[in-house]
Amino acid sequence: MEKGSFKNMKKQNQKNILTLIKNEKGISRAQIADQLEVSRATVTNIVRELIKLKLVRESKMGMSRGGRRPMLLKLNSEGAYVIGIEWGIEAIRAVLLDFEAEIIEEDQINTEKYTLAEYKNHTFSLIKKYKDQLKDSNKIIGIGLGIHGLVDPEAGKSIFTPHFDWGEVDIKSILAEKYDYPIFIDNDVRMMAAGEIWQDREDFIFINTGSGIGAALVFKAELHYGNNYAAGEFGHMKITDDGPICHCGKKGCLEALSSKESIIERYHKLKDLKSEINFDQIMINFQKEENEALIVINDALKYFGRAISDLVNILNPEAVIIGGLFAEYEETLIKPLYQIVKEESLAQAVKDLKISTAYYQEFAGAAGAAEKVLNNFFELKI
Amino acid sequence: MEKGSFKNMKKQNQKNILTLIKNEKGISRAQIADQLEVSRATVTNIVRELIKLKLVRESKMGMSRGGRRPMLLKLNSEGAYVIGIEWGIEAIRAVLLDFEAEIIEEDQINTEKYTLAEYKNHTFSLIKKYKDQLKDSNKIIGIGLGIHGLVDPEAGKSIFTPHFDWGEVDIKSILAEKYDYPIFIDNDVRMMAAGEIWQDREDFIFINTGSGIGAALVFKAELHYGNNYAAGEFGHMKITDDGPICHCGKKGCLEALSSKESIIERYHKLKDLKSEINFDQIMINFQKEENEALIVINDALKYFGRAISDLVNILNPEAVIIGGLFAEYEETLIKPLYQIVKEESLAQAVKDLKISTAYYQEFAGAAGAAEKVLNNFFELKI
DNA sequence: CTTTGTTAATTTAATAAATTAACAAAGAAA
DNA sequence: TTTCTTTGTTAATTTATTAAATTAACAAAG
Repeated sequence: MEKGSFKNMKKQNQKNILTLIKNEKGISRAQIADQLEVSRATVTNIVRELIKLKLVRESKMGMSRGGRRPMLLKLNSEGAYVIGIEWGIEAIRAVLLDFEAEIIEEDQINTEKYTLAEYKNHTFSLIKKYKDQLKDSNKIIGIGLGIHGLVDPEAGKSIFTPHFDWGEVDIKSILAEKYDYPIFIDNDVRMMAAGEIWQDREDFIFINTGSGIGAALVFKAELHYGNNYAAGEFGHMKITDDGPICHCGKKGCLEALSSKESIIERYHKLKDLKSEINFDQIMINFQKEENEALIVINDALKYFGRAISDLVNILNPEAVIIGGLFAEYEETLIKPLYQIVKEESLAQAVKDLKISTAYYQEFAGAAGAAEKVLNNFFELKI
Repeated sequence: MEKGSFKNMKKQNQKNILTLIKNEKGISRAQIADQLEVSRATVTNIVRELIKLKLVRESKMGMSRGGRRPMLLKLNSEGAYVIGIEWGIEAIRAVLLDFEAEIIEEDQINTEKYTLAEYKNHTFSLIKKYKDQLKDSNKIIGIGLGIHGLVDPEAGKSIFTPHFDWGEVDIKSILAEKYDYPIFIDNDVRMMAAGEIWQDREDFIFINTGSGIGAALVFKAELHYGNNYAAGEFGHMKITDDGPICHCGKKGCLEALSSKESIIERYHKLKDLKSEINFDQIMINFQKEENEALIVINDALKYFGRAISDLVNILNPEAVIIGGLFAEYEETLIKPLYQIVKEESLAQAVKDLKISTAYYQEFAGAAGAAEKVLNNFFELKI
């Protein structure tokens, strides 16, 4: 419930203008005024300020339509930078983005001891590297960090991380002690979804696949957190009456049916293998139409599709975006998945549904974390 | 994406002030200014206008806290009226509410032929009755109408109604031809949810139980419609691998397991009854702990609970509000249901969950439809 | 090369609606 | 009684908008 004030009135127009310049790469002041239905004078004034802040620049003349040629405006990519970090299960990934969200630098550091100290120190050195790299480190407008598990983004705390035994960690304070930038902490999947919001998507469910299966819900270009920041626990929907026992203690969870490990485990058992096998090999066999691979993958897809159908029936999203492991097999996995969802969902809810893969791959978490900072900046929440 | 303008700035403050007066029944101008962090002058000016519009009135002096006694402001219940209508499967229900959402008049007309003409004519006569009853029919600020099935609320059209074979009906136009009020058409369950929004709830799932099982989703005090207005099709989640075939053609749908008809049918079969039996009699037998009633009701609850758990895991709502049939049995059905949901959901998502019954009962749809109009009025969308 | 008509961007003046400041009204406390 | 508080109003000021006028820059047509 925003209040009406001069500050907010102007903020709203600043936000609208900046967002429009971001979306239409190359737009004139006159077009902005027409599209936003504000006067040209207002646009002139606000754009002047944005240029002074180095967030916007005049790029080139546009084509004349019978009069003075328009000056096209763009974001000034060198006007600001953001750092995005993902504390993954086996690696820390980090990116440095410019103000147009182009990746300037990306790094991956594989972790070994899985201690908080290790993650902290690697993070500090990555941030140092990026700061040193920029001529002017004051241009960094924020740091975003994603981590799996339950996160309280308002407090900036990681509450519970299934794969680390750290307990509750106040990550925001750890970073805020050393750095004077705005800091955003959130669940990794939500960060990935924030990345898709940056790509101009407004209404979708992002599903990250792999060892865990998690979702993030986006309505009206905003993340839906739920009452305890626990929304999106997609992996623990009960999909079938029995099935293997999930690590959460219950039976029939999606995660126990369609996660990477559960697929590998089932395949291993089915073929009574002695040695280890990885997912990619199973997929190769699947494409060769090997019997066991067909069974295991098709079952995993069937249950996954059923779970997505439930989501589609309930939420009727514009799109479902798949990230992580399955996204690497667009042709072989995502296409058949789409058919399953089509068949299992109600006609009205699935009518215009799009199922696509994520914009980024391995660096989806890190880039998304950075774009979360950008999203907030563009909402002028910084 | 609202634009910044003087009009919008003022609108925002009008909205905030009106809403505050609605929520705190009896509040002074000074308190409003403090709470909303706007100046007293602004409050004075806007309140003056609201009083002139007869939407607000000065009620009585409050207690002094060491100075001049405050003048307490309230909504002027006689300043405006709304009409709410539900086109139910066996009856039309209608209410006339005053500006404080008190029910002034309520009516139920049982329908017989289930033709559009019948519903239209009854509706016209009900509206006529309410208009005649008011001294000044200009004070009616809108009409809301709820109907089951798929509705396009923006167009004001009923797209598909499982229980009537009317095809697509442009209900808004039917009413707009005769009446010059703002008209709101929506799905019945969403209207019920709008009623709960009026009761100051902001984040919940409303589930209507009975012949069908439908849900409406409310986040941040706003209804979530989905991409094709199809969000909330809760009744067709696949809850179990087999089970009876649903009228939608699929197996294992919640509606085929826990709806009124499916419960009665199963009980009927189980006891091999010759004559008809109604739900209330089954519930009497359930409380007598009759074996068949226990089986049938407990199974229905089990599946219903499982479906709610899936919703809770995914959406982590603040509350689940049950309306319709099950809500009539708070002690015997809702309490055990809560236990099931507690057990089946993830700890974090269910931690603070409240399961409660709807504020209104038979007139939930009609009252909600009226309150949808009020909600929109308070958002100054009229 | 000139004229005419358009479109783009800026400047200036008018206006809407907020805030601040000053004060009257009304009661509490000393 | 006198002084202090709190409420609510009015007048003056400030902010940021829009409308209108102006300048800049070009296309089209002759």
